[in-house]
Amino acid sequence: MTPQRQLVLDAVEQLEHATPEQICATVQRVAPAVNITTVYRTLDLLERLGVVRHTHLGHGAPNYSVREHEHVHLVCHWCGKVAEAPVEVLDALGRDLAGEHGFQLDATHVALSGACAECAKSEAAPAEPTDGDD
Amino acid sequence: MTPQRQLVLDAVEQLEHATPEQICATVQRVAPAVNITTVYRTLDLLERLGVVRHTHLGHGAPNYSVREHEHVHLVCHWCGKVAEAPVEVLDALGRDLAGEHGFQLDATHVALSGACAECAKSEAAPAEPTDGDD
DNA sequence: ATAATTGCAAACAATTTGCATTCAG
DNA sequence: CTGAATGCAAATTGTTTGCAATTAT
Repeated sequence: MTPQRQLVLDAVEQLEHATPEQICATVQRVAPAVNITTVYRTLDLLERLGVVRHTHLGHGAPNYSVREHEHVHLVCHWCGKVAEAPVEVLDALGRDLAGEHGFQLDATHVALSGACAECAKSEAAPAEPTDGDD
Repeated sequence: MTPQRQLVLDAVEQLEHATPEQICATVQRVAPAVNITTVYRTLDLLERLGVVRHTHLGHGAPNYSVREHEHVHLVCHWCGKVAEAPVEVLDALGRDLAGEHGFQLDATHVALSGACAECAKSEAAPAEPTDGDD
């Protein structure tokens, strides 16, 4: 466990959820020399070791967090906000898919997409289309 | 509706599921001059018109299909295979999320990730790691 | 000294943008 | 003639690779 690896892990823990770029920025605040390549390589390593996981929030960069920090992500495609729900909300679905399709669901790897409470209300006129794409 | 737009739409319909690159390749087979930029712009337009939709299969390029072609995608992160399930498998979940979180689920925009029947069996030794990443 | 790790530059893939050209009304 | 649509090259973003310099064992 090299110093830069420790820094990457620290950043992941501290940020809770972050893209490789954000993690890199955080690491570089204390150790400016650390290259983003190293961040990618380290994240890859930590993931294979099972200490971090990544989730696809639908588009762009993936989102890394420590392994224990496990939940389902609900991303709003109007405002881009990301909510979290306990993994148990997918338990029933997981059972269904296992039974009917033999598919072993990994509840946390991809986010669910839709409209959050606020945006669902104002369908036509989203309050603040900060990240309305995707 | 210009000729190239029609070609793009034809390709989407014909391919059922395809990335912008694949769509472009198909279009270019009949009209080699068509630029990938136009494909992107057209897909964007067709999507805003509600005639096509795109789905994120977890990584890489999104997957376009005609709007009516609606189902839930199950991608295996061992072999990369993509299975389909009827949207109804998410009905109960949709109701739950609407009730507990006010979240309006869009069942088709993101794929569910996990292990397909074959790979689930041979966990440790996936048959053919054609696309084992992600 | 021997292998693993790092930094850096360059390669890549996917996508977007600027702009001059072409096309249709 | 005027605005929309297209093609092309270049810029962007996210990520990976080759390789030489560095570090740990």
